[in-house]
Amino acid sequence: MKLSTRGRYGLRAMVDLVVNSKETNISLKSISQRQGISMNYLEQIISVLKKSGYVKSVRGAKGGYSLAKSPKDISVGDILRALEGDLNPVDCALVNEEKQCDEADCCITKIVWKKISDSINDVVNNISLQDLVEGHNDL
Amino acid sequence: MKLSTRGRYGLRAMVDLVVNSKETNISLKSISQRQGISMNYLEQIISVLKKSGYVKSVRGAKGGYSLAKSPKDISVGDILRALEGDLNPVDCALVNEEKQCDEADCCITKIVWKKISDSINDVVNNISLQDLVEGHNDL
DNA sequence: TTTAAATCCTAGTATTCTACTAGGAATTGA
DNA sequence: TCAATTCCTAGTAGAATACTAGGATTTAAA
Repeated sequence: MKLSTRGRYGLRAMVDLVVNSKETNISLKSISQRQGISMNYLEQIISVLKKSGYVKSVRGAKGGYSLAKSPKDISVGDILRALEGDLNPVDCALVNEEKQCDEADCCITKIVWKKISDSINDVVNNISLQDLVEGHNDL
Repeated sequence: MKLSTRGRYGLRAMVDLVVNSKETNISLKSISQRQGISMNYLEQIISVLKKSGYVKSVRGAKGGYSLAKSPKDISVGDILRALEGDLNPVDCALVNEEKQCDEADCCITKIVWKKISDSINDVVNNISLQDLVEGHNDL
């Protein structure tokens, strides 16, 4: 029940982009140095965030990355779901459906998985990158 | 961000013990057949639950397992934590402390991990085995 | 006393997943 | 032209998962 480094690194990279948003193009090299994350690995992660529409890039010399939206319009949930997949604790196709499923795995215990999933998503959907960077402790 | 089969199978086995609690000793064989889980694997899982004090056993012929406590005194959280370890989304020793940590991983993003952890634990601590079996949909 | 049914215990293992590394191709400002 | 940068894909060591296997011990019942 752990997040992988993808989600953790990805969120840190996004925070880094917010914090350094006075620069226009922020190079992967600088992010990787500040965050202590391998450049090649971070590249794969940020590439997913780009495809998901949270980051934009400029190629070539003096190129780099920047946020594709305002930090208040990107939630932690957006980032984690892009990198980790859905945040459900089990893979039950019907976890969000009313109807019963045949899988022994679901049904009796399904309500538990759904409540966990809902609570996680509720938390991460209600924290924006802006909230994080401004450091509201009363989030 | 998935639970392993240990947590899922373990919870199902515990529910099975509640549902079949009219029997005195419930054999692993019968649980494994009802739940469709390999007996040898289930044995390893139930052994952890026994060591954690949620299940008791009787050896020998006519032996088997039963709950060590009332189903209303065992929460889903007890079971999942016994089998999955803490339910924190990251391994940050200081995630529950007030003070700052040096790890780049924590600190700015720490509040996210703590809120996820708290919300998961809040959900699973407030569902007992009895609640599950009685099927309250308004848990 | 024997036997069968059951828990107890530990070692091994195939497969999958994670967390990278590596390196070349394409783009672009200077 | 060239250096800096993003883009793209393949490979891979190590760890974790999800088991399988099988023997030792205990006990009720024949």
